[in-house]
Amino acid sequence: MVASLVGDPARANMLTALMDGRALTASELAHQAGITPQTASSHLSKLETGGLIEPEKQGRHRYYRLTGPDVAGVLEGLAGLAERAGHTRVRTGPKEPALRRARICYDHLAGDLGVQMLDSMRKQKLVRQTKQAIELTGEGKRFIAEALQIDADMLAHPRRPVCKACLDWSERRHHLAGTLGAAVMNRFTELNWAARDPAPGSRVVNFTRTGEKRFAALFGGSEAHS
Amino acid sequence: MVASLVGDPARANMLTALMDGRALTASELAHQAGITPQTASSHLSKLETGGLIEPEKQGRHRYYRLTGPDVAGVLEGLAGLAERAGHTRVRTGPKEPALRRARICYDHLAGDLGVQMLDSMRKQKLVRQTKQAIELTGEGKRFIAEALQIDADMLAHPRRPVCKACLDWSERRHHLAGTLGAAVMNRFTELNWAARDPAPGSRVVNFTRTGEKRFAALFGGSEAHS
DNA sequence: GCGATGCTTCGGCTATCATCGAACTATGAA
DNA sequence: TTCATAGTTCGATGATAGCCGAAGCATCGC
Repeated sequence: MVASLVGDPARANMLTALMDGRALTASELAHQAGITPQTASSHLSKLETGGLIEPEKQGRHRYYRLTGPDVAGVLEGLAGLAERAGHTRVRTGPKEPALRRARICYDHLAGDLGVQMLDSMRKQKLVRQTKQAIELTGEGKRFIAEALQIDADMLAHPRRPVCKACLDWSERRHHLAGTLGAAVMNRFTELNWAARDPAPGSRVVNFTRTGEKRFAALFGGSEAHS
Repeated sequence: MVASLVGDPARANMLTALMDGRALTASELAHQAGITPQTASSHLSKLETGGLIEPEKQGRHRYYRLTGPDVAGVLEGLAGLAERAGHTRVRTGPKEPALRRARICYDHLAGDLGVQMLDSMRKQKLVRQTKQAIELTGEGKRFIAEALQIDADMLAHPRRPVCKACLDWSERRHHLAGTLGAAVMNRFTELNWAARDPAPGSRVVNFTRTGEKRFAALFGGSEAHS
C-alpha cells in the first residue's frame, strides 16, 4: 500500500524534503529525517519500489527525486486533510502564515500568491482554461517573453505539460504548475524577487521588497481580492 | 499523520468501502475489513479523531461516512499512485477494466463514462467552468429537468457545491461531482440505467443495455472520443 | 422486567517494523 | 596501493500497534 509508505514519520520527512522538486542525496535525506544512513537506505529502497521516488547515480552519490508532480499533488492533498482536521501535531512552527502565503509545491509557486498569479493570468487572458488543462494564449506568450524573458518554445517537455492546474491545499483553489510554472518560479529566483527559505526542509518562499512590488505590478497586488 | 491512518490494511478496507458515499454501520465495516467488532471500534475512533470519517448515531447503530468529497479525492489520488507504480499487490481482480469504465467515486459517477459525461455537458453548454468551480447554465437546468427529471433548485446544500470537478485517477481528467453529480448517479440507478455491482465492497457500476443507449443519446456515445 | 443486539473499553498476547552497530562494496583522491 | 567517503546489507534489539477474549454500557423488542 502506498499510504503506509507515506505513513512512517521518517519517510514522510524525506518526502517533504523532496517536495521542492530538487534531487537530494541519500545522506542528505537521512539528515533531514534525523536517522542514520543505514535506516535511510532501507526507507529509500522501499519508497523506490513503491514508485514514489527514483534514483539517479552520479559518482559515488545517489540522488533521489519524486517520480513526478502527481506524487507531489497527492502529498499536498494529504497535507490538506491533516490541516483541515486541525491535526496540529508537532511541526506547527511560527512559519505557518508564511507557508500559506507563498511556498514551493514540487517546483512551482503555491499558496496565496500562487493562486493570485493564476487568477490574474486568467483575467488578463494570458492563459485559456479548456477542460482540466490550461493553455497559453498568444498574448500570454508575448507577456512572458517581455516581462519575464521566458521563451514559450523552450518549455516543451516530453513527459510534462507546459501548463497545468494544481490544487492548492491552503487556498483550495488552483495555482499554476507544469513547465511554465516551474520556469516562472525559477525566473523569480534568478531576478532576486523571491528566494526559498534557507532553513533546511522548509518550503517557505520569501519575497524581497522589490520582488513584491514587481509581482504586484504584473499580477495585481490589492485589486484582485476575490 | 493522516497517511498512517490510511496505511493500515484494515482501515484502508473500511475507507474503500465508504468511498461510494454511503454511511455504513460499525459492524458492517468490521465485516468488510475482516476483523472483529472490537478491533474495528478502535480503528474507527482513530479515523474519527483523524477527521477522515464522521459518525451518526441512529438507534443502537452507529453509521460512519467520509467527512467530505475531498477525502474521497485524496483516496482516489493514492489509488492512482498505486496504479501507476504497477503496484500489483493482491486485490487486482478481473474487474479492473470494468472499474476503469464506470465506478462510484464517493457518490457520483467516475471512470471513462464519468469523464465523457462532463465533457459532453461542457460541449453542449449545459455547464460553464469558471475557475475551479463549475456552474449550471440556464440551458443546463432545463436539460436536467426534462431529460433527467431533476429539479435544480432541490440541489442546494449548506456544506457542498452543486457542481464540482473531481479528478479521475484512471482517466486523469475531471468528472462531475457535487450534489448534481450525486443526483445524476442516483437518477441513473432509479431509472434502471445502471446499478452498482452487487459484490460487497465493489465500486464498479454496471450499465444496462437500455441505460447504455440512453446515456449515449444524451452524452454522446462514439463521436466524442478525444 | 428480561434477553438480545450493537458497540465500546480493558488487558494481554503477538507480530511487524523501524532502528542502529558492524561489516562489506564501490567510487574518488592521494 | 592506500585511505576516505557514500552507500548498502546483515543481524539483533526494542517498541509500537494490531488483534482478540472478556466484560461493560447502551438501545431495542418482548
